[in-house]
Amino acid sequence: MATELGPVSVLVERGKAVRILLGVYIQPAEFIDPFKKQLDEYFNGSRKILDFPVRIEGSRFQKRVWEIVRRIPYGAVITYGEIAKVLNTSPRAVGMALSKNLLPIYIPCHRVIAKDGLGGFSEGLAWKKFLLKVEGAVL
DNA sequence: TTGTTTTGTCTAT
DNA sequence: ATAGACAAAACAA
Repeated sequence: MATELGPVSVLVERGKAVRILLGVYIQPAEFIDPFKKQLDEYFNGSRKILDFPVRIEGSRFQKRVWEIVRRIPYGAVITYGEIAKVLNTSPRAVGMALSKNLLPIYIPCHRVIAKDGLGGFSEGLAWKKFLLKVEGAVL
């Protein structure tokens, strides 16, 4: 599938998504099919929650951060500092964990922004803006 | 507004 | 063990 910012691909292992790539097309296309429909719906605004099997690997800290991010409602945003406060850690560490997220959109790290600004995004800030726009988030 | 300091985690020596 | 990087925040001036 493609967006205004380019193609989106899903890397799959044993039926589970292990990585979502923004702006990259991976062959063969049939690997994408089980996930294509949900992502298409997400991009046209008719789907708010991605629900397919995934395999997530990371340190205990990373998983705790990602778990919190998973619970951020569609269209809502919170700051790195707010997550840090919940986990009793630093905003810097939260950003570090998010930068290692291999499943953007499924783990909606685009909903985490800086106190005054957008913060960063692994696949480029244009994607972060695009995803927030799709969700109609108010900043 | 701008610099400077503080901060926790990860990666690579 | 240790040093440097990093998608941030708080503070001083």
